[in-house]
Amino acid sequence: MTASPPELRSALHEQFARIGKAVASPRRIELLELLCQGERSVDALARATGMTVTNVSQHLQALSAARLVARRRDGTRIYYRAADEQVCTFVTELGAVARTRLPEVERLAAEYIDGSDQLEPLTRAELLRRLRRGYTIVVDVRPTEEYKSAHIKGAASIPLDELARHLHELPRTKLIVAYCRGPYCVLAPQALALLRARGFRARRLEDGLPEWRAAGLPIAAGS
Amino acid sequence: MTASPPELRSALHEQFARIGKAVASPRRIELLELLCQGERSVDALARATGMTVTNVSQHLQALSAARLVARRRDGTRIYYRAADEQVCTFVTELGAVARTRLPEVERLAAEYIDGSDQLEPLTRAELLRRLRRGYTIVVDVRPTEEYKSAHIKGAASIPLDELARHLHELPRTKLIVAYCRGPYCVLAPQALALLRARGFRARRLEDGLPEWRAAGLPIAAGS
DNA sequence: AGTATATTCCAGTGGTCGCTGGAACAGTAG
DNA sequence: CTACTGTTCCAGCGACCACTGGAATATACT
Repeated sequence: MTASPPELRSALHEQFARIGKAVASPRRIELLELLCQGERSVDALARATGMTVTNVSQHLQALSAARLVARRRDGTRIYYRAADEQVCTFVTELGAVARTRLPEVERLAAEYIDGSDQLEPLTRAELLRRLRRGYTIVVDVRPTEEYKSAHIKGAASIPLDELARHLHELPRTKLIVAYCRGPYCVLAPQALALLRARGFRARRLEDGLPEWRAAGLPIAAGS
Repeated sequence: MTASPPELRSALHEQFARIGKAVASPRRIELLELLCQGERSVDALARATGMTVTNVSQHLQALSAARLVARRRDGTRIYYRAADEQVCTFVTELGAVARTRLPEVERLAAEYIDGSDQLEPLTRAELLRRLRRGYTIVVDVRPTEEYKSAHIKGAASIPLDELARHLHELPRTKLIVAYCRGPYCVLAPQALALLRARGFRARRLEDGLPEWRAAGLPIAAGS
């Protein structure tokens, strides 16, 4: 007699699912985690995640529709932040559930941490062999100027600080070999960290460009 | 230079989103809530939610793929249950976020709770319907002896003078239905006053045990 | 064996989502 | 005013998702 309310009840779950849908995308989860660390502008988020600005903006609209984020305007840019502390505990809780329920999460974490054999640099001879066979691309992560003056023949120029933006151009099927100035240059290792975190297969070339040139191997110049 | 610190990012977020996708559907949230109250067979879930069996089965597959539910076979039917306690706290956390972030949830919930005036007693038919759906627990507030001799099947025994001590065992998400001896028994109204004062959702069952028994509805005895 | 019940598997279809590129819209600086 | 930057809006597309009906599978009952 009284409205036992299937429509009301499902209406509630409909609302719950709005929150669920908001965290149904890896990109949005990534954004939320960043926003839980502090407010950021749209393009700062784009740079940090390697997504296009348009895409970030759209995801932020989605998060905003679920009221999970708030925003503040400052001049021409708009800063987003997590709506409150509870949404941050919620996403960490989400991660915790994933950790305990999905065995591959632990596996991925472990793999990333002690992938020491993968951290072993590739020798120049090995790289040449792989290049002849294909399935391997070489990336120069030094600043553009250095690339222009000289680089390994066939290498692409993706400076470290632009790497995040160009991830979508990189193939997941091939091995990515990064190099920079020499054995003590930190650019390449940092690039590897980023690439591996995103699930790419990446190795470092032993030493750097000077040693490559010294070995008499093919180089090129210009852009 | 945004060279992100060597922390796991996107590969993991892909996994996190598996959990998110699982709770991106109102139907699946509804199923999870039911499964957190105890294991149920597929068609029991279908009956409780009004969905087709096929559809329920498919949603259960989805939840199973995210490892959020576990299953057990007994003869021809298969009983599903929440995988562990953590997933249940997760879905209630989801509801809590929805509650604080989405204003319409409060509005809906209010409608749902006292849609038919909170003080109005619940009819027996209505109680039966709600019990089939879950989301409702029945409490017998008479002295223990009377409970032992006969009580509504499935009811918990919490005598009025012990109610205050057992408040922490009662769920705030479910509707609590109290009953005692009959329409003029004062135990149940007093219990309601206490429960409501503490923020529980509580209603009274119309009349009392004798009328329930007279209607031929299921009762039990013992402790 | 045959029948019945509970569950899952398998297309097919309409709808929604994610991403992109291009255009529109602030707000600021010159 | 114009030029510029940061952000959002919009159309379009490919991919994925939810639900359905019908068939296949598994177990129990007689």
